[in-house]
Amino acid sequence: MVKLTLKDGSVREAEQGMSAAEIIKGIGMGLYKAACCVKIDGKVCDLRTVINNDCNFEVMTFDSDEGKKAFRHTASHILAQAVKRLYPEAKLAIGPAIEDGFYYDFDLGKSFTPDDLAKIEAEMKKIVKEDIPLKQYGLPVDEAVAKLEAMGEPYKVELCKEHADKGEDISFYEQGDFTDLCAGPHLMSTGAVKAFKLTACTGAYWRGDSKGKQLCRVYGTAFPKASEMEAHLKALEEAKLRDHNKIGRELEYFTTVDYIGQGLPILLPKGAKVVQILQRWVEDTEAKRGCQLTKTPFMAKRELYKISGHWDHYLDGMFVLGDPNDEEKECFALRPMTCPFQYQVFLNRQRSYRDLPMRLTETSTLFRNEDSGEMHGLIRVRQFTISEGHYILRPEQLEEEFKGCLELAKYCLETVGLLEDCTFRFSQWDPANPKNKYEGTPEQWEIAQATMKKILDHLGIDYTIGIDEAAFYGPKLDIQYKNVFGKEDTLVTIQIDMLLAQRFGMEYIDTDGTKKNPYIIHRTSLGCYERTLAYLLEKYAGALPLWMSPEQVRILPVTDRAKEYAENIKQKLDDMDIRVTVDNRNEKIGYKIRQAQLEKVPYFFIVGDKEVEEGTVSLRSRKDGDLGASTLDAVVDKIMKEIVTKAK
RNA sequence: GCUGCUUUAGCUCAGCUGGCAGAGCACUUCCUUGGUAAGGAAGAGGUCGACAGUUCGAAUCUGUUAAGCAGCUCCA
Repeated sequence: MVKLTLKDGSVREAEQGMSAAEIIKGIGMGLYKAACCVKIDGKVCDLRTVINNDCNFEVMTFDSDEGKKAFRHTASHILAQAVKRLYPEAKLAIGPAIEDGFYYDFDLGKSFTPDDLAKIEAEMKKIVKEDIPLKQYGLPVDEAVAKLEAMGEPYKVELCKEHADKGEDISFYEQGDFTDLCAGPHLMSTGAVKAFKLTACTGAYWRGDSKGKQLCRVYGTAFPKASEMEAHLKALEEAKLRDHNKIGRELEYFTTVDYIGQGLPILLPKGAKVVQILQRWVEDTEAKRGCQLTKTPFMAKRELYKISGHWDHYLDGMFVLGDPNDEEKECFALRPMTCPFQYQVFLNRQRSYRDLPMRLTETSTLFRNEDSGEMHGLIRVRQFTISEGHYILRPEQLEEEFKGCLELAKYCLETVGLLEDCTFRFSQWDPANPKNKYEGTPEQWEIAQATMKKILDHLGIDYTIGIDEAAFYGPKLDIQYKNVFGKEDTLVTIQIDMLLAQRFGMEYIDTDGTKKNPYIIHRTSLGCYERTLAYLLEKYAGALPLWMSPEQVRILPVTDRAKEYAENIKQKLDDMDIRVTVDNRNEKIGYKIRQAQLEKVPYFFIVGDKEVEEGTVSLRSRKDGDLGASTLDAVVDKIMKEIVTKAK
C-alpha cells in the first residue's frame, strides 16, 4: 500500500501500482469526472500515471490552470483528429493549450475557410460523442521516428529528433484512428469536452520563423459546460465594445486617412486635448523630481546613428531621407529614439561627478517604420510621442535612480488608473545572441542583469523573465499592458545601459580626478501618449476620469431664456480652468442629455427658468444621473475637488 | 512582410444567380421653447476605396493596388 496525502491534508491509502485515475475513482465518481490531471509531489502528471510510492496527491480539475491546460490540450487533439478525418493530406505541426483556449497548426497547402471550420466543428462534435478513450505509450526514439515517418508527418519527425539526445522514450497519445506525438497530460476520453468552439483561422509560421513555412492555424476554446463557454464568449464580445480603435473613432478622439498613411493617426481635438493634459502633467511631475527638459531635433545625419549603433541594428526600421548607400552625399534619418540626441546635452561641456545624476527628459516624437501588418489603432503607430528620459549616472547611483524611475512610472500609471492591470517583465538578452542583436561582452551583460535583478528583488517586484527581449545595449524592466483582445504591449520601460556612454565618448571626472564612463538609464514615465490614450479609452470604455476629460462640463439650457445664464456660468468655469461648453442648440432637453450622455461628458448642468430664478444649477453626472439642484458654488466645489484629487 | 477576412452616403449597414443606388442615425432648412436618454416636416448628400480586365452591360466576376480588422513574425 502507498500513502497519498491529499490537498486537504488527509491521508488516503491505495494499492501500489494503481493509476491516478483509478485512485480518483475510488475517492468519488464526481471528482473523477471533473479531474483533468493530477499533481504528484507538486509535479503535473497525467491521470494515467501509476503510483508506486507515498506522495502528495492533488487532483486538478478545470478550475485550475493545470486542469484547463490538459482539458484544452485534449480539445486540440480532437481538432487535429477531425482535420485528419476530413483532410487526410494535412500534416500536423503543433497544437498546445493557450490562455483561454487552444490551437493547432496544420500544413495543407491552403487555408481553411469559415465553411471549413464549420465542417471541422461538426466532425469534432462526432468525436466527442464517440467518447473515444485516450491511450498513452512510449517508444524509443528510433522507433518513434520510424513510426512518424510512416505516418507521413515530417513536422513531428523534426520535433521527435530534437528529443533524441534526452535519452527518454518518446510519448504518444492515441485516440481511435488518431495518434499524436505528445507529452500530455490529457483527459481520459474525448467525451469530457462538452463545449467547444473554433474561433479563428490564421496563418502562423512553423517554429515562429518568418523565413520558414507558413502553416494554417486554427484557434478554438473549450469548456466542460456550454454555459461557461457562452459566458466566456459573451465576455469577449463585451470586451471588444471597449476597443479603443472603435470607440476612439466613434467618440472622435482620433481618425486615420488612407492617403496620409498607415500608422499615422490624426488626433482630433478631444484626443489632442487629452494628450496635452497628460504631457503637461508628466512634464511638471518630472520637473518636481529633478528632471531637466530638453528639446532636440527630429532628425539627424546618418553619422549620429552610426555612432549609436542604430544604423547597423535598425536601418530597416528608420525613415531615411536620402540614399543610405551613397556615402558621398548627406543622408538624414528621422529619429527612432532620443538617446543619442540627449547625450549631446551631457557632452556639451566637460562633466564632473558633481553633475550626476543628470536626469534629462523630453516629450519626444519618434518615427519608426513598422512593417505594414503591425499597425493597430493608437497602440502601434509609425509616429508617436513618448515621455522619454535618460538619466546619466555614476555607477553607485544606479540602484537609487532606478528605484526613482520605477516609482515615477508607478505613480504615473497609478494616477491614470492603469497600474492595477500592468505586469512587469524583466527583459534579458539571449546569450546565444541568435541574430547578432546584442552588443557588449557577456561580462557586461552579466553585470547589468545581475544589478537589475538585485534592484528588482530588493524592491519586491513581481516579474516574469523575457529571454531575448532586451534592448541591444542592455536589459529592460518592461511594464506590460494588455488590450481588449488580450494582446500585450510595452507601456513603460526602464533600461540599464552600460555600453552606449563609451561609444559616444561620454565621460565625467570622478572624485579621484580620473575620467570615467557613466551608466545610463533609459526610461519612460508614462510611455507613449498615443498608446496610453488607447489603453485609457479601453480601460474606461471612453468615459475618461474627470481630470483628463477633454470636456469636463456641458451646460444645457432648457430654453433660450436660459442662454444668457448659461453663458455667465460658462465664463465663471472658464476662469477656473474647467473645460466647459454650452449646448445652445434648439433641441429638447431630453435630446441634449441623451447626446451628452452618449458622448460620455462627465457632468452636465441643466439650467432652465427655475435655475435662473433661484440662481442654481441642476447637476447631472454621466455615472449617477440626476443629482438635483444646488448653488453654483457647491457644484463647482465638488467638481474642483474631483479634478484636484485626480479621482478615477 | 506573411495568412485570412473586409471596404457601398459623415456613421452603422441592406443591396439574391451581373440589368436605373437603398434604409436608419447624423447633417441643412422650417415649425416647435420643450425639465433629466431621441418632438415634427422638408431637403441635401454616393465615380459602390483606387486602377486595369472580362462583358452588350460590373457595386456584383477576375487581376493589381491602397486602407481597415484578426493572427503570425517583428518591435531601438
